[in-house]
Amino acid sequence: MTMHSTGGRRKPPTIHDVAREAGVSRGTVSRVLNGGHYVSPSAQEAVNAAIRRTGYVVNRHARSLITGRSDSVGFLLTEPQERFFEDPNFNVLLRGCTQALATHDIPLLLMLAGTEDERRRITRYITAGHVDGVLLVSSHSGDPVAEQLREAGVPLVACGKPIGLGSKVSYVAADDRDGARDMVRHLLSLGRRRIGVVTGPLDTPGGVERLAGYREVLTEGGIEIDERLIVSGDYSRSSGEAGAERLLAQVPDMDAVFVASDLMAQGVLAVVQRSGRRVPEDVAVGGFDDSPAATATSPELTTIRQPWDRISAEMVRVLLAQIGGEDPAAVILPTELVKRRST
Amino acid sequence: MTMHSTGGRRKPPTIHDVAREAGVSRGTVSRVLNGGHYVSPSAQEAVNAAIRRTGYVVNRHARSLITGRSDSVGFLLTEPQERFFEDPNFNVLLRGCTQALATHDIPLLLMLAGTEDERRRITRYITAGHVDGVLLVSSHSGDPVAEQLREAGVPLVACGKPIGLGSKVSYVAADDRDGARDMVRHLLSLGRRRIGVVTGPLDTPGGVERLAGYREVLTEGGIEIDERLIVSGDYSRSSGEAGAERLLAQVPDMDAVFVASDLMAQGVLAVVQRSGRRVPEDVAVGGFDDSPAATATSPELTTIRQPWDRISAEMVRVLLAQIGGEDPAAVILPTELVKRRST
DNA sequence: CATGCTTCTGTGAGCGTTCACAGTAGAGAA
DNA sequence: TTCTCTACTGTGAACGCTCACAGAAGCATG
Repeated sequence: MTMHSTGGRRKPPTIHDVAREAGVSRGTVSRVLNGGHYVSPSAQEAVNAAIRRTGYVVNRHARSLITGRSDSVGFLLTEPQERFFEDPNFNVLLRGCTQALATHDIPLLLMLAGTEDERRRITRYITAGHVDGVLLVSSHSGDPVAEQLREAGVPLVACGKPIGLGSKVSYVAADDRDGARDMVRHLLSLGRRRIGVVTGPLDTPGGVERLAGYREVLTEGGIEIDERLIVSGDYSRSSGEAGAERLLAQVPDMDAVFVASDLMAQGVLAVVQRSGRRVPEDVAVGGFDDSPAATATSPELTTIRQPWDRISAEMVRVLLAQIGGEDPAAVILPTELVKRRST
Repeated sequence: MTMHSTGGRRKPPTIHDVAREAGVSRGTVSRVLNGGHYVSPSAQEAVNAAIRRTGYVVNRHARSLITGRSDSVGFLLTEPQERFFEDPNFNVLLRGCTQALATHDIPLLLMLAGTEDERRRITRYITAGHVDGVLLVSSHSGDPVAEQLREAGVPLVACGKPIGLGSKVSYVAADDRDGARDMVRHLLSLGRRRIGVVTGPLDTPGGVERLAGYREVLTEGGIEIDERLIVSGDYSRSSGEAGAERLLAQVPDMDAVFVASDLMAQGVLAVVQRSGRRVPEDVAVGGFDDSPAATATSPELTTIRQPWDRISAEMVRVLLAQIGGEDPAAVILPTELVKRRST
């Protein structure tokens, strides 16, 4: 038994120490460290034993210096901080990505670009090559960051389809239109006919697609679209409240509403209930996301589940593939209707 | 005008290129990069111009290899993922820390230790020296991570006082007891006399202190403590609901309740209102944190503001000082009563 | 004029890896 | 035997930076 860690901060063992301890050369140790091809089983074993005995861990800086990779990726969120504070979806995504990256031993650098200044600083940091790639979360259009990074040749995967970049940028998204269709069909199946909608921001593909799904299903069901039943929000809770107020004012006998995010649905729920209407008896409310917010309401929210765990896993997979030299790819994942008490 | 960034990924300029361009030596460039002491103004200027012309950015790996520092810090959260998903305080803290670190050009590595496995992996990563220090968020006691890191000599700053480590570990915290006192005094000043409390977890200093403040003020006010008015929670929303149910069952004519976190207060609010009682007329509800959750309720929550921006700034400051060789320090920051509609 | 001090500059070494290359040993084929 | 091929191993040379050191230049002091 050798001491692995002594309290004091002494010089950590290097690959050289391991090589000496194992009675082999640096090269062999390095080969074991990187997959173990072209290494005899006996050497393999000796090296592993020596690593265990010495408590050796690779010096990532030395490795990066020569490989040119940093073996780290950035998680870039270009949203105002209020959005980051109120929407737990970001947390879910963040958690999923760190987890997926951990299996590859890749640390995640958190980059929050709330202001213009930060955006610049972070862009500079990324294009300087300090990370191998970027997981981008930015719902809004006209966001120049994606374009800048793409031009700089930085591997990039967006969460949700970015606008205006065509097929040049990888992205992973849920099937927004299909999810919306499921929800509206569900509301129809409950006998509701005056179904309102609070859309997401209409300068984002997600917002547009979810609205399209709503229109399609109503039309297919032979129901005429009433434009007074359509209001738009920005995914925030307060915009849900505002939307619900307008809907109730314009169509007091609305009997259901499809809300394009759970957070907005929280706001809708509050306003509807405050108006004296019962949910779901008088007005059924359906959300979108299945975020942690969906079960924090009363009644709990019927919603469309976005498969966050798969989304984050795919984002990481696609990003690593791209870092490895593969072409950009688009991944669309199916959603699922989750029935709870609000419908 | 020279091209700074060409689309393709070509070899980035090194310190050598800058030196040649500026007509000086590597050493001089390096000195300019690191504070510019012992450099003549003319050389200074030439180097800066050359840096601008070549678009040079330092290779952090090469630097780290020789300095032994990584110039990055970890943000370690050892909470179950449900807590991370539902409590926006983490987001606020995260944002504050990235921001404070950005001014020092230090990236933040996000480390979420939800499971035992992750905890081990992350501890290994940290003790391997891959980060210079750690910002630790872990409310719960018996958390072995802090102790392990301290033993390994890793610079560490906790958010909130860690238990069982005495003065060995730096921490930054709000003045919990004083905040609790303010709130209970406020409730008394409204004429409330049957004031309940939903505490935080009593194996954390925060939980204990806030309860102590409650007891002190009531005693000072000559009000006998009724143990049926004291229930404990774990900061989660659902524990707030459970707490409120128990309180209302035990003391139906309770006229106010001090809740040790805004999230729990959300739960309390929901249960109290569902029971047919009006807030604040029948029952006044006071929270703690002034988290984004506090303004998402109806009525909005009177609460005790924790100065999150200062807390995160101080955490970073203390951590960097400690990395710089200073001794551990404890910082206690004042809180503030924020009056809203719930009282 | 020598001496010391301060301010500034260049140079070589080395941080801990990986990578390319050269080389060895052993097995099988000619 | 001799040659080729495969499986494996060791070695020197980078990677781009900082640091310690040595030395130069300028200026005041003895």
